[in-house]
Amino acid sequence: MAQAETINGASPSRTASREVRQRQLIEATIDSIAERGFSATTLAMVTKGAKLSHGIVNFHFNNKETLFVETLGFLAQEHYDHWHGAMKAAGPDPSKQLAAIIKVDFERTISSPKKLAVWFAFWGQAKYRPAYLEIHDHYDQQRTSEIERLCGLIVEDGGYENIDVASTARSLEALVDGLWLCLLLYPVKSPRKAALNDCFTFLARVFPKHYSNLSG
Amino acid sequence: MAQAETINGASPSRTASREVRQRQLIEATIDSIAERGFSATTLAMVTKGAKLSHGIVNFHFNNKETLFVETLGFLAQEHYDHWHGAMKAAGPDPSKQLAAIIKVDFERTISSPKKLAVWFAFWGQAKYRPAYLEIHDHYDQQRTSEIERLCGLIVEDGGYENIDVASTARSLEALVDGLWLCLLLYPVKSPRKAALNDCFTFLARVFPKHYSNLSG
Amino acid sequence: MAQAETINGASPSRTASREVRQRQLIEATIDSIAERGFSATTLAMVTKGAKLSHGIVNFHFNNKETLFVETLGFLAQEHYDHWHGAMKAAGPDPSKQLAAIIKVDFERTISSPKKLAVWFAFWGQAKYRPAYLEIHDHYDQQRTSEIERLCGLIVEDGGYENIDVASTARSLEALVDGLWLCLLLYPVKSPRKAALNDCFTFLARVFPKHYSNLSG
Amino acid sequence: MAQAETINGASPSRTASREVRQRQLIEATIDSIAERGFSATTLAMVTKGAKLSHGIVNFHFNNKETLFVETLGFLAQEHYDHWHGAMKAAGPDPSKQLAAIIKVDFERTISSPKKLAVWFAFWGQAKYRPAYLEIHDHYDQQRTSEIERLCGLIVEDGGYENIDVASTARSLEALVDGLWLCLLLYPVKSPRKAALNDCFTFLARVFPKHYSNLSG
DNA sequence: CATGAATGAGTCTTCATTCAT
DNA sequence: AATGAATGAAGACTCATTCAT
Repeated sequence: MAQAETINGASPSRTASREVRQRQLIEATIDSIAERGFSATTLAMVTKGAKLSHGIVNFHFNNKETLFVETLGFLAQEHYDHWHGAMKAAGPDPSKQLAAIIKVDFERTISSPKKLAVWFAFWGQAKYRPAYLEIHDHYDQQRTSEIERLCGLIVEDGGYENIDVASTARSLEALVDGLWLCLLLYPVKSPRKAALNDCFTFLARVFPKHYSNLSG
Repeated sequence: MAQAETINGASPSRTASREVRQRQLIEATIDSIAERGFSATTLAMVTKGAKLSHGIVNFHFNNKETLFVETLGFLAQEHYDHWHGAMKAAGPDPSKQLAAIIKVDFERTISSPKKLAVWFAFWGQAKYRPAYLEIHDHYDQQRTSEIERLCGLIVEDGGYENIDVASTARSLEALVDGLWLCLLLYPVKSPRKAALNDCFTFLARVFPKHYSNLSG
Repeated sequence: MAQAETINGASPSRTASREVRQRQLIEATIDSIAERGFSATTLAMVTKGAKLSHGIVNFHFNNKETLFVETLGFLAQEHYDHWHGAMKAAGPDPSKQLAAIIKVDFERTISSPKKLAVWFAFWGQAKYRPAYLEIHDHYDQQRTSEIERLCGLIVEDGGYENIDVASTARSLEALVDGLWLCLLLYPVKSPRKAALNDCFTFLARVFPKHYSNLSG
Repeated sequence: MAQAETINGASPSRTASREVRQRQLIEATIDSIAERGFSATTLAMVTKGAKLSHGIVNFHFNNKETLFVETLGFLAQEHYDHWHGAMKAAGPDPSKQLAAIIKVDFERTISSPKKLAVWFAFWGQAKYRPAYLEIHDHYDQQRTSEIERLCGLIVEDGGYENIDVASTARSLEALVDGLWLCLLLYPVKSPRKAALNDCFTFLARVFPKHYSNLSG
């Protein structure tokens, strides 16, 4: 059963598992938001993009709003999986772990124009949709506390003085978000690499003993 | 302008000048976007908010779209007026001018929850509406080049080495934008003052001779 | 203005008064329910019947349900106006007043196949729509108490014994409703005249001194 | 019938005979119509109520429409079985037979709020669905002719004069139907017993020699 | 200038029916 | 005999835009 769906070129089975269909629809939603924007995304376009029928959204998700919520959840989970995985894979050094987290933010998969468009679409709506805010908060809190923890360890390790860890973590995250906005609005002028570099320059200024060799 | 309306004895609310009506509608648009979000803002709500009749939008602006464009233009112009004015008023010292520009970004008028909501609403749409992008670019370029210019002067003045002016300017602006996002999403947890402080901490790290006395 | 609307054959003015439009839509609703039934009545058919545009229902009534409620209200009011008017016009004699009320129920205007269809359509739905029930109750109570009052006067006048006024009133009304069902289901076999005659036969049995000359 | 299912050891709930399934679905239909009304009854709710799968309706009945027709048929047959059985069981006296028929109409099983709701739901639709009308007519004719026959016998037996048998039968049935409407719309105020009593009062007025001892 | 009734294209949603398993 | 995923037609409702007054 699950096999049939993954065979390339084979006409997908009429009755796929719920998960496969849901994933299909979520990806079509991301594509549509990226292509047309949030408010211009209609269920008709989503289902057309997924090459599925009209009524299927109500079948798998109850309504448009739920589809959107699940889409944001998917995106947030994906982001979490990436940065958390990268952190784990970075070895024991806190400074390397922090670097790994930031690096992920400017990987092609995470901050592609498509994904960025969807992130800002959701942020533009978050104030009016508690559900979006809740999802965002849930993932953001984990990330912030992890970054703060690492900053704390780095401060300890380097014996840095006069460093407000919370403020530093917030600035770092704000810098990333602001650079994402840059990437969104000027995809040509501002490449991901330069943005990443800006982040390391920032880190090098705050934690010179740990990061100075990395910045340009 | 405002004079003309009262000259001929007509009650100003009945036959107000085009500009007054337009301004009234733009402000109602900002209110509505802030209250309901971009996609939930209908012309009916805007005109109701402005206590004007239904069809008047098509009279003063041709389209809903035009109304939105003019609203963004109004917002961008207001921002420009503020930071540019503050810069001019800051005296000849480039570091003080730069400080003044950044300060404005966290003033109540400029980064109120209402205004932030509208800014991010537009940014969430910008990718799909060339008109929005164009307006944003127009104002952003002026600002960026001004900030770069000031950074250059500060570098020169302080004899700083190894400073990429363009990158620094971009980082500074990204930091501001990222902090705005913070203010938007967590209006309670993240006060404007703390955000401003983060910016000065940033500046103090880049230009210690000029800003170190300001940061906590 | 109001003139234009009543001139036969003249194309109705594009902007009619709210009342005229509402009445137009209510009548089209009655026609549609009578023609297709309650559940098959769509707003599209109603507006088509009224030769108006699609969206006008939402403009004058807020939604389909409100249109239905107002339609039932119109019907109930019309019925009330007729029987109440007939009662008033029947002079001082209670037995004649009661006769007049019953007579109205089998007039062409009140119990036409069309109207009957609508009445039973609403009764078939009443259990699930509190609004329908409320309207029905409001008008029915007035009618029942009036009939009871008249029965009481007739009993007094005729010196009838062993008559439960409330039960008699209820039976009389039930008889009318049951005959209406007959008229609905067998419009050919059971003419309105015969039904009315049955009612007077009933009255003649209960109040022989007052009604025996009327029944066959 | 019920025997066959348990003979071969198969669990009856898995492979129940067609009849059992159909009955299950019909009863779920009655429940749903009673609970939600005719137009709000969907196949999904019916099958959910019957704790069966979605697609089963099209398996056992071809259509939603067929299911409804069979449901009405079931109801009408049930009614027939009851009044006909009661009549047979009432002995040879026509007046007692007639009394038995009427009594059945106000038994809990026959005129429960649930059943009444379904009856009026169908009557509300009958005009537009020939199939409903046909079923109704089929059973109603039998009942009417039986009632007329009995009235005729009673008239003969009592030597009543000036009695139009057809009209009397129609009035009696109309009275029952009208009282059912009362029971439907005011289930609290109008108990079944009072309604039945009204019918006997009616009979006592028409056939005093036969029924006067029964009425209050 | 301004009003607000009217239009009609477009969207979400529901749901009977089909069909692979 | 039964399941439940999928379809697609149809309906209610929204709302930008038009236009008579």
